Amino acid sequence: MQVTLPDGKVLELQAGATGRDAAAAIGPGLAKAALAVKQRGEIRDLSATLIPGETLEIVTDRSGQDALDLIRHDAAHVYAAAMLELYPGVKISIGPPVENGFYYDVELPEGTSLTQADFERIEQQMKQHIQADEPFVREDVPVAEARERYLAEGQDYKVELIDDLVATQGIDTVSLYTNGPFTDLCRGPHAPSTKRIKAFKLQSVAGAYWRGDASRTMLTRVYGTAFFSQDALAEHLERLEQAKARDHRRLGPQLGLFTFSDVAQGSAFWLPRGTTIFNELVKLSREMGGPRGYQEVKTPQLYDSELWKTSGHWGKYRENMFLTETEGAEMGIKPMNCPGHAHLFKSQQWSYRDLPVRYSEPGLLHRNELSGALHGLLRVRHFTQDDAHVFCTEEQIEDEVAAALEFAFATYAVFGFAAIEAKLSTRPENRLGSDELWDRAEGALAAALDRHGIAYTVNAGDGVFYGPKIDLHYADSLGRSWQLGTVQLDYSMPERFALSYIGADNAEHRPVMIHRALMGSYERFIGILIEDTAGELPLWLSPVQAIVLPIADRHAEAARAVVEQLRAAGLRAEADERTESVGRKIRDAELRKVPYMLVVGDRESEDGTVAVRRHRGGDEGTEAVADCARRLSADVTARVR
RNA sequence: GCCGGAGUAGCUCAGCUGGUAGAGCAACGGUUUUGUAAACCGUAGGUCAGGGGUUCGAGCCCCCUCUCCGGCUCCA
Repeated sequence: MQVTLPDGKVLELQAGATGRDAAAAIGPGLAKAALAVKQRGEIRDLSATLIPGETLEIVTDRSGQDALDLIRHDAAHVYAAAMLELYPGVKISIGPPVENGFYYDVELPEGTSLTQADFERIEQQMKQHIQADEPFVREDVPVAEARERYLAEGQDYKVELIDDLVATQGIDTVSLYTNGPFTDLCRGPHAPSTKRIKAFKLQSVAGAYWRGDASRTMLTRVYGTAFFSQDALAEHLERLEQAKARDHRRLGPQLGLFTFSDVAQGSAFWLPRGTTIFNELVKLSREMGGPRGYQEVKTPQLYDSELWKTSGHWGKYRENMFLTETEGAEMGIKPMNCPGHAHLFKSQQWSYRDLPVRYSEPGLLHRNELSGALHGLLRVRHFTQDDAHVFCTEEQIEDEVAAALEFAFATYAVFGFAAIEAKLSTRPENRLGSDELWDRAEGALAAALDRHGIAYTVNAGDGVFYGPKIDLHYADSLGRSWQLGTVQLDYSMPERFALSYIGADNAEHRPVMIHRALMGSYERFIGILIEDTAGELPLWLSPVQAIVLPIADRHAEAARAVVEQLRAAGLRAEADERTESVGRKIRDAELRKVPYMLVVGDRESEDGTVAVRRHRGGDEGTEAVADCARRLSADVTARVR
């Protein structure tokens, strides 16, 4: 048979040759390094028979994510083997590789639990299996045989998996992989043997529902990771430490931006400095929205349940709402702005000439999130969306969706967020409206994306109950992905509120609603900004843009004069008049991540200058106060990053 | 909400097999008048998350509640 190598060379092999044969034919070095093969985009075992006529890629430890997935999957199996030895009676379920490692879910024997303290013992056990260099041996067996085997072993989850495979895929054989004493039901592929795992670590333990279903057993999940070298592992752990140091829940209070309290679970208390950032973002949204035809409105927080029944939230979203009552009337605090905006739209008569109408509102929302889901500013019960609703005709949908996307990308550009990924989320199970409406809505969003050449992936079933949506995600400076904005198309709400406009034909027509939030929520956006920048915000967002540092007490007055000038130029400036050394004042300003430190001593106070120092920089020399004020002010206006 | 872990001074953390609560930083007072990442000395600061229990005695052991952390589920 023949296979084509990535460099175009054609390799001649015996019929029925395996990946191992191919690697050996190419060279002894590669034979030793080979982990698996890749054909037709699929990774397969080295021992698998090659597909003739296809291109062949030998996967080695240099093959990036493919290779890491392999040994992480291997490590998961080794973990399961160790668990079976250390915890007799443990029931194993599944253990796949994931983005940065692997996990394995097991049901521990009655009365046992697992903590991080147990990791060392398990890791030792795993090491023995790795040292022993146990091969991964694949075996394809009839379903009945595999089922019987796991039934006999009391491995109920494996039995369920097999039954499920039969029911959904109608298969009659399954593959088993054996490493050392352990045989797992597994699709594979695996590396040839356990010793290919050069470095691994168990990281955390958590609960996870069997098959992600909250009504089923809670299993014990252990997350771990594996690499091809101790250095790579150390580097990965180092990155995690860095992420920890950037944690907005730590930096926020440290920088005096916000705090949390038990008395308002899931709600931030914004300190003056944090509020400054918040307000700057609102200002940006207004500045950009005005020219794009957005008009700001204000709608109530609390509505009679009648409104929620009309909007459908009463049926589909009530468990997420905070409810109250007054004088016998049931009331709900708004979790979304859309019903209020729809109601507002309805308060007057519209001509087709008026559309699109674009209502924006930095709307304060409350959602009753599960306590366990709360997470700093990223998941709160009380937040503010940079929300807007566009009411338009069906013909205007594509343009309006495209305009919303343009607005979104323009907004992200201000922060230098370039790596944006779009996801189209389609109809969920829990939804309003007919399938025909959903077809139209999903089609319109896809058309807008296509027309503007925006690449996207489909997130099936992830839409909102009233319509499909486009979510925009950003991968930050550490490669972590965050959801920012969302653009959602909605035929249902206009229907339910019986919204209308008079068309050119003098007849009543139903408008369409586009929901959109670009930063998402100001709370979450600030959380993301802090993590992305490690708290080193750009000048225009910094709560204190410049701090003036008098060298000795006798320079305090000159420092105050500098502050006055900076403030007159519209800058947020303050003076550090404490009786402390300059070194100390600089250190404190550095820790506060103030972008500019302006030192004033004898020389500067005499000739009206300041000695400029930038955050994390050194002495940049002196500059006339007026020049400095003008320069910084220009940078702020231009929102220089 | 569910599983697991944690909660000690404003912050970061010590506190042995149960025997009178500790450090550094911050705060406050004083001295120092400082030239680019921490001057020096001193003072004060705690219902050990809250409640119940075991014990002669509980920060430590047991139970309940709350909050936080890591996940699951969910999501802006």
